[in-house]
Amino acid sequence: MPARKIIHVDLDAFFASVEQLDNPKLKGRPVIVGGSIKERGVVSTASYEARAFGVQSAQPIARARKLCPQGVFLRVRMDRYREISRRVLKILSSCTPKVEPASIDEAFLDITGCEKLFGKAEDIAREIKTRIKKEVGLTCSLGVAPNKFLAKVASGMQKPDGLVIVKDNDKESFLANLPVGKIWGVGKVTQRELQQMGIYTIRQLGELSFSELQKTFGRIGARLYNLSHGIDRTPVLTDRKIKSMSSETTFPHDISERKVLEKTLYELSVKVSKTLRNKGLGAKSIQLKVRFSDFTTFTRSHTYREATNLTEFIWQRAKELLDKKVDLSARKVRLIGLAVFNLGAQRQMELFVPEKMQRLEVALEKIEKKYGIRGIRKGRTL
DNA sequence: TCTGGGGTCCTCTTGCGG
DNA sequence: TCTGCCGCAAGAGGACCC
Repeated sequence: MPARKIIHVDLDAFFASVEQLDNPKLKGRPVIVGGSIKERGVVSTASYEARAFGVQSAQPIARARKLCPQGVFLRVRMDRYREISRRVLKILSSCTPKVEPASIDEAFLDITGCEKLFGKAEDIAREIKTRIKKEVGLTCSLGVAPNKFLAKVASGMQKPDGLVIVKDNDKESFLANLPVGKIWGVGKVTQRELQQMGIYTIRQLGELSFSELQKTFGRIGARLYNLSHGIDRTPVLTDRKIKSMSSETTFPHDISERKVLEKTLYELSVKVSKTLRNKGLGAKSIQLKVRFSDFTTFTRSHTYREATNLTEFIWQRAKELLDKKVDLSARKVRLIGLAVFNLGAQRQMELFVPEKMQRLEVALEKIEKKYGIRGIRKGRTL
């Protein structure tokens, strides 16, 4: 079988770059996108100018502020980023039908067989970079390789505005000196375990036998073995289905009042149910997440026979979990979250639910759209 | 340093029915 | 009727990613 040709496209410092695009005065300045300074938040994305000061993703905003007091701190505008992301995907889809969006700022393209039509893989990659720059105004970094894993690693090698090509014959030498943390699925915990075994680089990992890795890491071991040798057969998936949806919020201060928790849970129910309805989906399972002041986090979930996307039902189910399964007496709550899963297509009207109730939800949504989120509110959110 | 939000996937435990 | 075994599904938690 001939080697595949996969491209990984990664938009550089995406959120911060969009802010600089929308406000040219921010170009060349350290831009930090994330939570509010007053609240407890972390950095989502820092522009390269901010990174020069040591600001990084996932860093507490307060720390970023200390490192870079002259930085421009902005809140996340997810709707705008999604809009730009869609425009980029449109460009990518014109190169090949096999496009897999991996996240809001990343995608894989399978261009195997496209070379006769559009030229060499390298030329296709250059064309993508040029078009994204010209038509959207953003730079991106690309990796071209025989599989997704290598393409992903390659795109991260020369950021920003980079292009790295890995040939099938060079894959092991390309990976050899990289830290094991570069391997998909090797995070802090696995990295620590590997380091305890004296393994720091992918070359060292590749020297272990398949059975040795499988014995130590179970199923992950097989993956570690393959990836450390540059082997990855996962296909580029064009029709990935949404499996869960969630919304969560961290309070500015830890709270103990049940009323506040219930109000927030209701707001989360509104948000999640609206997303479900927009996608024409319903959920059978619901999961409540609570993080206490000492950072211990736990989840409680339940699966029902009937799927729903009605706010009232999701709220009732979530509240039932809060009432029956969470002990709020001992500790204050830092975060509350709501997730739905076991998703499936939902009928326009649900069976066994009073039509009046369903019409009310639709009417409320219309009023909200027309007069804004505060146009009309249910008593319990006041 | 003091830790967001939205996801996926995997593993382990537990409860239930045959 | 009780017990043990097995397989399955649900639930909970954790690791990881961007």
